[in-house]
Amino acid sequence: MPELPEVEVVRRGLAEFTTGRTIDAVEVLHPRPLRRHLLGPDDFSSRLKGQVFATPARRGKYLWLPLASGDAVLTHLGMSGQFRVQPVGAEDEKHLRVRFRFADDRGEVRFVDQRMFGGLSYSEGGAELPAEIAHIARDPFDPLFDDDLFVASIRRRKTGLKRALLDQTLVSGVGNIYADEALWRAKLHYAKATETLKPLQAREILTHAREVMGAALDVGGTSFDALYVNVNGESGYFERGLAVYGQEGSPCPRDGRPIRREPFMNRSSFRCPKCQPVPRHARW
DNA sequence: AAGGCCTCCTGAGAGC
DNA sequence: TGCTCTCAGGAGGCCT
Repeated sequence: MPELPEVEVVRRGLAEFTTGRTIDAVEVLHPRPLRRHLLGPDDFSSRLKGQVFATPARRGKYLWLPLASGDAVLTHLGMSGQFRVQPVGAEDEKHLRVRFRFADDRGEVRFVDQRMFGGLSYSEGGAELPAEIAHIARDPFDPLFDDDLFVASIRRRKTGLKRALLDQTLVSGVGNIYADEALWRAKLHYAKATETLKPLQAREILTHAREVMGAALDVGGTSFDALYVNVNGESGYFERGLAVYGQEGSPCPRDGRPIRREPFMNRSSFRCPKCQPVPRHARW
């Protein structure tokens, strides 16, 4: 499940294989991942033919491949999206959706996506920052991320803490896994009412999010199954570093109490019942 | 207007 | 054995 660290690993991998290369042809094998490109797959392919890739960029979980023309290919991995680098002629992956062929003989780049929550689109003038993601907040690793603004914004919200952390217009890059891990490190419950956060608590959440995502980035991202792999097909291996996510019944690393899994927003939240107790003021 | 719920997708695994 | 059900969840869209 790609969140910021996994997407950054993919960005770095793609940088090595796409930067400076000239696109020869783009083959769209399934229309679904092109749904955000309203002019359709054929238009997507024809616009890209002959263009040259610059260095890939990222904001939160969004990734884009700038082109020398000033436009860009905007992508999101969704739940199961992958970029793979393969020799020309290698067998197609079962869920291969888009293939980029190049003018040189250094192999092709493939977008593979089982569940197709992810996708690609052509962003006119999007090399610097695609207009389509102008609403996405900077992520905590962005040098221009404003900690004070985040603290003020989250304390103005009237919602639960984890809902706020997952809101990509407030802070981007955090998903279900790292939200749970950051909350555990901060010893806070996911339903704590955001308006009751002390400024220091809001600031500490940021620190914990940076630390846990930074640790995951150091080891190449988190993965639980074959759905996430970097561009070479290698899985991340941060799962052993997770304190609560997916750890139902296992002892809390701090106090040994069994980790609980609870339904939250049609998915799951994991917490320690002792060090992350239900707060007095909660918003579920 | 902000907050929150629904939907899109496929396949693995559980249960009967 | 084979069917059905549940779960995984990012984020746009839409309703209140």
